[in-house]
Amino acid sequence: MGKKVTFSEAKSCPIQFVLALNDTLNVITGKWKLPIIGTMLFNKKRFSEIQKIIPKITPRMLSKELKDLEMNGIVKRTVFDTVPVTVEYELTDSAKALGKVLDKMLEWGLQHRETTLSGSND
Amino acid sequence: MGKKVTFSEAKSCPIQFVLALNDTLNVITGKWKLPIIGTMLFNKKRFSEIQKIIPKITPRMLSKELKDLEMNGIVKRTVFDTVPVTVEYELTDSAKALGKVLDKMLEWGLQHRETTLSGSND
DNA sequence: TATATCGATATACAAAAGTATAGTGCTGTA
DNA sequence: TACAGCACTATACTTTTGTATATCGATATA
Repeated sequence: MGKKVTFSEAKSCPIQFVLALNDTLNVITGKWKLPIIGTMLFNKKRFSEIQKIIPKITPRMLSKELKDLEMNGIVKRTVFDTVPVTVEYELTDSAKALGKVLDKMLEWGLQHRETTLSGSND
Repeated sequence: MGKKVTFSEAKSCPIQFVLALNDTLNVITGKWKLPIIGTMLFNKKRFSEIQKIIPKITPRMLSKELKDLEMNGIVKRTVFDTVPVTVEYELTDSAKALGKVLDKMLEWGLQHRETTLSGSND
């Protein structure tokens, strides 16, 4: 855990940096990942709760994305031995730290809209 | 231009924030956008130069992505009236400011690898 | 008995993103 | 004349991503 590296330095020692950048992209790209993460920002959620919050997502996609996010260390899945089973999803600490990234993305996006996109509405 | 907003606040006033986040995602997602931006980080480049730096990209994709990036205010395209025509691509100021976002993404990615992915190599 | 809830899975399909390969019009050089 | 370089475009295709719709097995409720 150590020295802070910047994007510009990436050119000199790319492989692990490329992988790290890629990891970050993987957990925020796609139509549903951010919406799903958003539902869990302040509380753990159950499958059906997420479905209620994001009505347009199909169970297939929600299931797939949750598995994906779990495999990537973004959500923790806890199964309770009730009948029928109860399953809770919550963000990992690492996922919560994503806020810093999203803040920067938001900041850039707003700046970009102010400066260069002013006029176009897409 | 003004007050700084955080991701957490987005819940209270979402629409424009969602759009801004989306803009940011749009300019960094896809297989080739970051590699292409990378080629122009320190100098303007011509079509064929980018092709040499990223040999695996097809002219179709490079053309498409450059158009896309131009439309989104990330690259500036300058045509010189030579024969045959010379075309130069360079990053806009806004694009250069993306470095801050990428730095955060890199930082998170490295942290995430250190803490939660240690063990898995994908 | 019929229907609803829970957390999903199965199958088939459509749309978006990316690849492969060839060709364009122009000119300068061998 | 033949070929190479420049900045692309055209057509057809494959892969990845997302959608639509139906269903599972267990239980609780009407």
